[in-house]
Amino acid sequence: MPPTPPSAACSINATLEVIGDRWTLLVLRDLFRGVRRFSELVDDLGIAKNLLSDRLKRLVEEGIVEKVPYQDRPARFEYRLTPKGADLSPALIALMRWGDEWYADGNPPVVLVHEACGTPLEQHVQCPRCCETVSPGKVRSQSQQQSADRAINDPREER
Amino acid sequence: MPPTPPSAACSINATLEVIGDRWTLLVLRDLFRGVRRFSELVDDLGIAKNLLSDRLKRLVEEGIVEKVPYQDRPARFEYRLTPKGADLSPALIALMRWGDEWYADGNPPVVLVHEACGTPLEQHVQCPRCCETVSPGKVRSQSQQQSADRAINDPREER
DNA sequence: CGAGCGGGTTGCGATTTGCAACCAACCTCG
DNA sequence: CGAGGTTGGTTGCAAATCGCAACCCGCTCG
Repeated sequence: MPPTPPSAACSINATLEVIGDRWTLLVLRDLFRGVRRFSELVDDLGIAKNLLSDRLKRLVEEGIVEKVPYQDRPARFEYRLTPKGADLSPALIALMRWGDEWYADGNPPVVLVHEACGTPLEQHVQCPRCCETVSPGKVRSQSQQQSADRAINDPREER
Repeated sequence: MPPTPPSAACSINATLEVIGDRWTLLVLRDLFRGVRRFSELVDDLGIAKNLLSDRLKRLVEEGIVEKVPYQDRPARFEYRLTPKGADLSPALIALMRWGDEWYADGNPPVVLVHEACGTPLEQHVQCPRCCETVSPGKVRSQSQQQSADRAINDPREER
């Protein structure tokens, strides 16, 4: 751990402390997709078993994933997202959409659709008061402790 | 690089390939907050200068960040998000909200508000056809290549 | 009984970090 | 003019982390 990084008072930092590495995020993605067993994860991700073991252990400790037995004799387990883990879906969806937008040439490899009607989904930031979608340029970050308010996207360079 | 990880055909993978490490995400967070200069980033993040140098170089190569001179004599630069970089904001917002939800005891350290009215923002997944917010359990992931469709949150264990 | 499978742990060399030291332009002050 | 400061890096090296292969354990199947 760094010896107290200055801007640690941010939830992004707290979040990345927990899930902020390559493999952890990919493990979570696979758990979302329904891949649940140790060996399935190893096969699908190509991750080394010791690393997967570490990551899962950490995720279980953090309450993001739970290890549930699906048979005994021999005792076998699968890993499932807890509500806390499932609550990461917006973040994963956002990362995926960004990749679709900028790295999928042509059609994205996987799209998320509304189960009821099959329509590809969108993700928006909304103001519950104004009931409208807010573009990134209209978002401000507001510190609760110190008052270091700044527009999240400084519009000086907007064309 | 792993020798072709099996489930690479996913935009999350592509995304993480580019920005999927602890420091890169934190650098981006700071750029969103308006921290733009090399030394500011070093001070704020507590990152080693060589690492910051590498990360910025990679981000510039990827077209996520651009290095713009803000004075010459002495030539000084600042790093700004390109549209591609700014498009990552939903992902960062989602990560931040998760941290707020699960790791901020009491009040979150930083909240995002609508510039026009100061109301804290929310983020939703929406179906453009049904015009309604879609909960994670109602989202399906649909592969474009192979047909390995599965509900993103398998509801078998839902209580 | 021995092979095989799921689910790991252990060991070890290779890579990546983090830190400190150094460097090079340029500016400012005495 | 020269000493020292600031910005924006690069270099070197010890320490942590990763990836791979090997091994282990409980259990089942032939």
